[in-house]
Amino acid sequence: MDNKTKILKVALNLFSMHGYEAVGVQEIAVSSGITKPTLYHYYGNKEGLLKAILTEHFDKLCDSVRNAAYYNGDLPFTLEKSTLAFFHFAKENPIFYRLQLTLWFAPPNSESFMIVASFHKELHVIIEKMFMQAAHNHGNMTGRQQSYAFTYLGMVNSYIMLGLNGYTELDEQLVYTALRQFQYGIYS
Amino acid sequence: MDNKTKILKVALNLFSMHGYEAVGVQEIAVSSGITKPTLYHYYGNKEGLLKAILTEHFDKLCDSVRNAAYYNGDLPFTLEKSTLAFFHFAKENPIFYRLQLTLWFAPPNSESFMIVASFHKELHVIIEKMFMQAAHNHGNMTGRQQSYAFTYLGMVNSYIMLGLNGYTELDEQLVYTALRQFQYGIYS
DNA sequence: CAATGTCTATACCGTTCGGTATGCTGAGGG
DNA sequence: CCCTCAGCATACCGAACGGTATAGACATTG
Repeated sequence: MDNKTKILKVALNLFSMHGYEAVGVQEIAVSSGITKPTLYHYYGNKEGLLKAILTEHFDKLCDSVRNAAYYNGDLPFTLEKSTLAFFHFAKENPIFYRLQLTLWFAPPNSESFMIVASFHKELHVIIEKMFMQAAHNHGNMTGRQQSYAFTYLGMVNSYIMLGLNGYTELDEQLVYTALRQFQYGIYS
Repeated sequence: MDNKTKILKVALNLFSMHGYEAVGVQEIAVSSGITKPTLYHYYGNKEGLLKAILTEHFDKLCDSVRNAAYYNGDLPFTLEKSTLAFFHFAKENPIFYRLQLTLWFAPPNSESFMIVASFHKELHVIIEKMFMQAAHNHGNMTGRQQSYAFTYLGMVNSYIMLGLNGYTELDEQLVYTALRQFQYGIYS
């Protein structure tokens, strides 16, 4: 593995375990078996390193969810697909997803939160659009896309956290359970 | 206000906004209008300062939830009371609750997470005990207290986050909505 | 009045932080 | 064969980090 990707991989692990602010550039360099100038050669600064990690993984996650969340007139089916997309991605990239979750709840004025904000925004918009299109068929949902997107993402992330901590399995069974709960809240 | 409580208040605000690791002791001292030795005189070190903040607020939260979550044979009623206790506390202490949420999702090996772990454990046990006692009346719940405690707390915290960000009102109406959702998932 | 103990400021400690100036190395192209 | 340029290390920067030694101010107590 070349140094560039090695750095990325080591940084992801350290950020995920200890948090972005708590990990020093020096520590990343030593753990990667390189020196600081090498790191700065590839990524410019610490912020650039985090951005590179986020870009790499969020691109995949967003593509996957965007595909799954394309509304075809059947809301339960669309939700099922997108939830499955989330679960699948989280299972494939548990370390990154853990980092992503900590950043989701990071303090609003922290450096890391401000870096990740645009990525989260993109994800949020995808889900919001889905609910907005679905509102055509479900009149009582109109104007509540933002709330629905928030509660949906909150629920999905809660379950993923549960799964990452080993308290449940992120399988299709769980998708049904979660969605039955969520949709009960929507329709009623 | 004396210096001791002034420091506590300022530190809570800064930690909540920027995160524990990102705030320096110096910054807290200057913002409090005192100097570092004063801070170290009262709290020993930075960790002691966070512990003092957590102890003060968690004592109130745990007492309140412990009272509300005392199971009297009626699970929906008990859940309603304890959820209301959470919402009420979060509304009274929004800044602290924001800090508490970021620590809840903090990286598992971060300093701040390890400090807050015992406090979270206490809260978790309270909820777990409630489900354990309720399991006597609901046979199908036996052995799942831990999962229920996790999903319940996850749901409550998701809604509180929503409330803190201004997307909903943490009132009794929301308690009903949230619990209808949650219990639908439990009983079925 | 003397003594004590709490509270607080000046000034400083060693370490680590994010970031960089400089120059060596080695492969590819003219 | 030399030049170039990406890749990378040595050595260093000022600033900020968490933490402390020392001592003055002040009220309380004997």
